[in-house]
Amino acid sequence: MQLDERKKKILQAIIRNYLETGEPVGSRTISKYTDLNLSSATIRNEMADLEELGYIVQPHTSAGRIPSDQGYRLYVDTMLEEREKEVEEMKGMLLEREDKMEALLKQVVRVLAQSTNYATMISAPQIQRNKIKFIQLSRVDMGQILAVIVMEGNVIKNHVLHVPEGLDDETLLKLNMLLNTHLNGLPIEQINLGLIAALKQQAGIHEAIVGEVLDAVAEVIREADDLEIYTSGANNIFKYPELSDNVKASELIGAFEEKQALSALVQETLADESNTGIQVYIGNESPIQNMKDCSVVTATYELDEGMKGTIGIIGPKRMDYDKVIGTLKTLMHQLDDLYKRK
Amino acid sequence: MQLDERKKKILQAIIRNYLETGEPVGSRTISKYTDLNLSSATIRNEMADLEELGYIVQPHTSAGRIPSDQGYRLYVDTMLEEREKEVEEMKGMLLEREDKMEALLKQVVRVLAQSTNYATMISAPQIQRNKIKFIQLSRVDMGQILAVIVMEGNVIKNHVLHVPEGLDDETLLKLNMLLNTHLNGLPIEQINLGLIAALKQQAGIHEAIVGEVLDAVAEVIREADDLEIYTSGANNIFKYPELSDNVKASELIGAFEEKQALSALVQETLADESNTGIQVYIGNESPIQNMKDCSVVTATYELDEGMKGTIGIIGPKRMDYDKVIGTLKTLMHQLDDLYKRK
DNA sequence: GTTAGCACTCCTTTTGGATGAGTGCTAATA
DNA sequence: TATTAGCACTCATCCAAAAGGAGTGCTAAC
Repeated sequence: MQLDERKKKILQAIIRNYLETGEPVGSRTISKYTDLNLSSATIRNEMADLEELGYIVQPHTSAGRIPSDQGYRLYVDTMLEEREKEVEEMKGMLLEREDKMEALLKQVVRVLAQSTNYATMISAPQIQRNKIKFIQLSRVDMGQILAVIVMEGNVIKNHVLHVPEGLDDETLLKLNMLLNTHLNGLPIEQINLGLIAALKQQAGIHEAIVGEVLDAVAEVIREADDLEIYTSGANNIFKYPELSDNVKASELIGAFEEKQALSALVQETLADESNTGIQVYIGNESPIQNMKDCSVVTATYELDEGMKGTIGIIGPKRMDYDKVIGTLKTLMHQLDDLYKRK
Repeated sequence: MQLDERKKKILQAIIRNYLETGEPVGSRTISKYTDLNLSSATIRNEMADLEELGYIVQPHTSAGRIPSDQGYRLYVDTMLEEREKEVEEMKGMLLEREDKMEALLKQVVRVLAQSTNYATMISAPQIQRNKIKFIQLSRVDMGQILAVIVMEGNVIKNHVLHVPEGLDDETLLKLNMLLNTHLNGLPIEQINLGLIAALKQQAGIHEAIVGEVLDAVAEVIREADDLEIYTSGANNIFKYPELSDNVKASELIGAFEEKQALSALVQETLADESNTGIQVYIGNESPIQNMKDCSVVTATYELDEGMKGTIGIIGPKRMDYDKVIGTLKTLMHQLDDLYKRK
């Protein structure tokens, strides 16, 4: 037995209906609300087939059917026609371009949550920071100097050093020269023990300062790993009864608050270099165990300079995939525009 | 009628018992588990009085009694003996001093949530930033220069300026001189239109750069207003049935995610310059409407340099006030120690 | 191949009684 | 006068049984 056109249509009708109501859908409903002109009995036969094929399941005997993960998958993969509906209000809200990246991301994720009624997340773009552009030491006051480290991609790190013994301007200048002549433009892999030792030796009694600056550099690299994630609309899950029993809600909220858990999602999404940049994880497909009762739709966005980040929408399996994917696509375009205009 | 010693004891017993069980407590329970040696009938009479006085309420006829907000209030105000139990595990976890403020705060709030089983929040200390310490412009590459602004309290702001036409070293030096001679040590209130105009005039064709730098200064001030807040353990509320019905949970989670809502709490706490630095808001006393079914315990912490922030613990009204307040006190001491050692 | 009809399943809701915790009141007691 | 025992009463909770209803599978007829 295989999936003919009529079965597909029926499956699609079942899923559509279930997306709306969240209730198991029975044969009579399908018979009435499709243009197939088939009796409920025929639908029942077909539904039995669809169940055997694994696309739908019965929560219990004498209940209607609901889509299985496999059913959703087929729906998402093959039945989704393009949808380019403009998301006008979002356009409006994003229009005034925020200057700061953080504020922009927070705004995006909040608008997205509001307009979809699902929980949303966004990861800050991961920025290349493999080379040191330059380092500058400046006096803040007696006993304190400020080290500014600029990495590739204009990632900037400030670090205040305490110099109990004080430091005259000439020495400061010399240290600046020393650091910059050796480190400017240097990929961080090339900062090895030998180089560090050499620098420290040349710094003489101020080797501690050199050490601290290098530590700060190391920290920039470390920070690149644990990426910033913003979330919004976590409490939207309460709008879907199938997600809001105590146990599930607690797990989901926990995952959202402990943002580190979400990074698995980001990794997974960035790793997969597929087609449209939009991926759909249904139920157990999700990289995050706590979301096994949800569906997760992710998209990769890319600002200029090769900065990539991930947007995620988390909702019930009966998510309105059509709308979510449409919204994400529109959003991608707008982010593009926003940054092109910079 | 007034609150005599025996009534107080009975009230205390009722509250203690309710804190443990979360169930309404009846006269027989009190009669059995106190050393008053009174029959349940007598207790009933007393309870009727206590109810009339407003310290306890009956969820419905023929149910036991639970403390009213007023009852909790009395309990917290007068019955709480000091408790200095060491919170050993917290000490251990905080011991390795984190260098970065943000990481420290996140760790504190997480440990607190874990050890209390309530939801917790912490606000980053508000730092004095009224004077400019110094400003430095450095070349990043052709067409880009970096402005570093250091404010009082070592608050540092980086800002990258795009200079399409390029800029030679000499001009850069001159601009640096110009900015620093006029702005170093200047309280921001004194940066007025006249000064700005004068600076711009002296900068000549580079007045745009001066303008941008001043904008960046303005932004530092603005940032001081919307304070950073970290939260943890929001999903702990699911441990208390009286808070975890859909509506309440959703509201609470929302407040926690939309951290801006929590700032009301911070303002309120910092404003009140009372005794111990620890405040307890019960039910409707809370500054945040969404928390009207909770109790909120806040504490003000103060690191050196007059940096103040707020810690908050949000739980059910039947919170273990004793333990929470003890824990907060211990934590205050530890934060103190941690920063003294710096 | 499609459909009408029917028996059957099983979830959900309703109902009503039993249970029990707890109260308020009254009368007896110390 | 304060305390207590006793009793009628209330009301949430539990349980089982019944009713209702949505939906199915199967069979026989078209």
